[in-house]
Amino acid sequence: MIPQISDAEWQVMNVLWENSPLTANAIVHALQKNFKWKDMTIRTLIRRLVKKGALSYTVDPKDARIFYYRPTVSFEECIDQEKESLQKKANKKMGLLIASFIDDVSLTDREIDELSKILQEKRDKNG
Amino acid sequence: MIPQISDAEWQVMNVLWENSPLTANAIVHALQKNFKWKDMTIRTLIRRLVKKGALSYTVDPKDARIFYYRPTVSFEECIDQEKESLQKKANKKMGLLIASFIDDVSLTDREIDELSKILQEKRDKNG
DNA sequence: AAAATCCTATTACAGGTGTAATATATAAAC
DNA sequence: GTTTATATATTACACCTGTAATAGGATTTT
Repeated sequence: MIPQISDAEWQVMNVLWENSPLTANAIVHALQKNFKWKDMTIRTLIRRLVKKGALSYTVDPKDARIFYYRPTVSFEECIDQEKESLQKKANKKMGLLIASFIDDVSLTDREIDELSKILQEKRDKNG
Repeated sequence: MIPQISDAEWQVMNVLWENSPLTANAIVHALQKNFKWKDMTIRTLIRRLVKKGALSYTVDPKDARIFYYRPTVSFEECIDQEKESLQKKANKKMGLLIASFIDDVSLTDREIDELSKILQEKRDKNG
């Protein structure tokens, strides 16, 4: 089962999905570019993610104090959970929601084409 | 500022967005069709929503114990918050996320047309 | 008017979250 | 080897959430 990942924890996961394994220190540095979180705050988030089973780590053979962290769950799996949670909220109004998503986000031409294709396929399946 | 609405509280809001004002009793009945929540649980959710300012109520002139609840915030405003929260999580990968949404949800032909149109407009705007 | 009923308000309680400070253990530097 | 620096672990703490039970007050029923 995919563990439940909180808002703040997501930011830690994002760093590691981009690049892993990383030490706690590296994660802290990466996050402090975008967030004003104290060092200890970020290390707490990391530890909680390990406890939840969303991260694993290996110990540096040269220095047993240093851990290398990596995700045990994929971005896709996790975003899927969020999607389901949002679906429960939106109830029947998913069309409206998706429209608002598209409207709101900037997309490249390539992404737009990709989405159009998916819609086209969906229409074919409907019919 | 739109208040933060929890998962369970969303279900209460959904009932009232469909039909309001309603008494606590009516809300309870509506929700118990879909959820196995105790009466008292639902009333707690209602009270918390009032406290947060997401619901307001008026007292029945015939019976001061009965309150009529109604939303003070719209579905659109609230779903917008959720959208932003999800965007923060998805980081740069919104295209992927939207694709997965579309893929996953059942949409009517009408909705598909609507979305295609929005995409088309977006492409035009992209230049 | 006493009892039963039915609302809302108060209280409960554990687990999750945001946000750290402090303690402890180990490695590095003298 | 003793001090110093640094990593992880423990502890903190208030607020949010899910999930109710109980208390208190008004009303309807007997």
